[in-house]
Amino acid sequence: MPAPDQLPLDPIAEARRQWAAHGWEAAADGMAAVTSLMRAQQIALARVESVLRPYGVTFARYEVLMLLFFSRAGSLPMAKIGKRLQVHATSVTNAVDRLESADLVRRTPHPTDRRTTLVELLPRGRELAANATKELNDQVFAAPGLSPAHVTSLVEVLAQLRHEAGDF
Amino acid sequence: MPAPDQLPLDPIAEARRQWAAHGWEAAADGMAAVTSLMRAQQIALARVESVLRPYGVTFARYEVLMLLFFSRAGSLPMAKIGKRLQVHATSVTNAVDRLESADLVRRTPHPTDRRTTLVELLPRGRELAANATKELNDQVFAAPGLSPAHVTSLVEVLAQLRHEAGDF
DNA sequence: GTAATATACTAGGACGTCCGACTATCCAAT
DNA sequence: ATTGGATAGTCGGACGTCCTAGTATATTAC
Repeated sequence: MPAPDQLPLDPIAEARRQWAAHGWEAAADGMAAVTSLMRAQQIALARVESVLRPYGVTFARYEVLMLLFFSRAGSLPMAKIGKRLQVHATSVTNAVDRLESADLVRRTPHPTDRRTTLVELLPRGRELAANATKELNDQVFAAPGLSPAHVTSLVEVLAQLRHEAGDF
Repeated sequence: MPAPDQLPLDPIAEARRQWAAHGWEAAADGMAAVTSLMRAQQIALARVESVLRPYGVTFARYEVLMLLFFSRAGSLPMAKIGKRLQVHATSVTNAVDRLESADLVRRTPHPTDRRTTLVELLPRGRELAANATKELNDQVFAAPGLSPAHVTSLVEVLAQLRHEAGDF
């Protein structure tokens, strides 16, 4: 008669315990925070991507679409997209390449600055953005697996972290 | 006389505003939470990796080393590493390949189960783990850019999220 | 006006993650 | 005992991220 499967302990709480046991109490909470961030991001990303998969886009590309969706002119320079999304320029090149292949956006020359490439949202991209957002809102964002108070607290704490890091 | 550079707004607060403006209030906070998680993870990872870079390991490989460091026997099966770190088996294969190339660990056959490969921490790996941890503790974990109360609150909220997701 | 610097974008490569497919081995049910 | 299903590990591929380097164009300084 085998014992019932032992419930796995929280691996992060376990690591925190090890940190303390080795005399690293001063760093244990910080370690737990960083490790939790890594894991929580993986979980959230997986949820989002599973909703987006049928639309043929990833979260990175979806973010580009939404930025264009919200823009007055329906187009933005590559560089501005990178700054807003806070990713490297080459990541924008990558995302726009794939969006362009899927006929969701297209590249246009900037009228006055020939260094700049504008990314323009095409009708199919706009439609996809609207539909995917509806589904993301329903299935993920409106029910993120946390109480509303915890969601707010999370956003505030992370805003402070981002601010400390010079994000804004 | 040009105006001083406009301080960039928090891009996530800006997105949240757009969400509300489009009638998606019910999802705005969840969207902000998910997006904040993505960005905060990037920030934390970059900090950690910049400390680890001189040691020639990444955070993923460092996590494997620490798991072995804490283990009684100094060795663990590949599968157990994957479960504890909550990553795909192929990610473990990848990390162990590189750690093995650097002579920090080595693969050993399991004495009784021939399916299983044990990963054994070598002296160089143990030393690296100890040194890197000292530096990570000082430079990142003990000063994560948040007040102690916020760190604790962050860990608790993310623990709930992870628990909801079935992590433990 | 010309030279130095800054900005915009792309190419190629490294890395970690996941997934699907595949082999080897163990275990359990018949 | 054999067969069917679970488990362990690896391989190849897709994707996003970053970094370095390189080209083209603007802007600034002299």
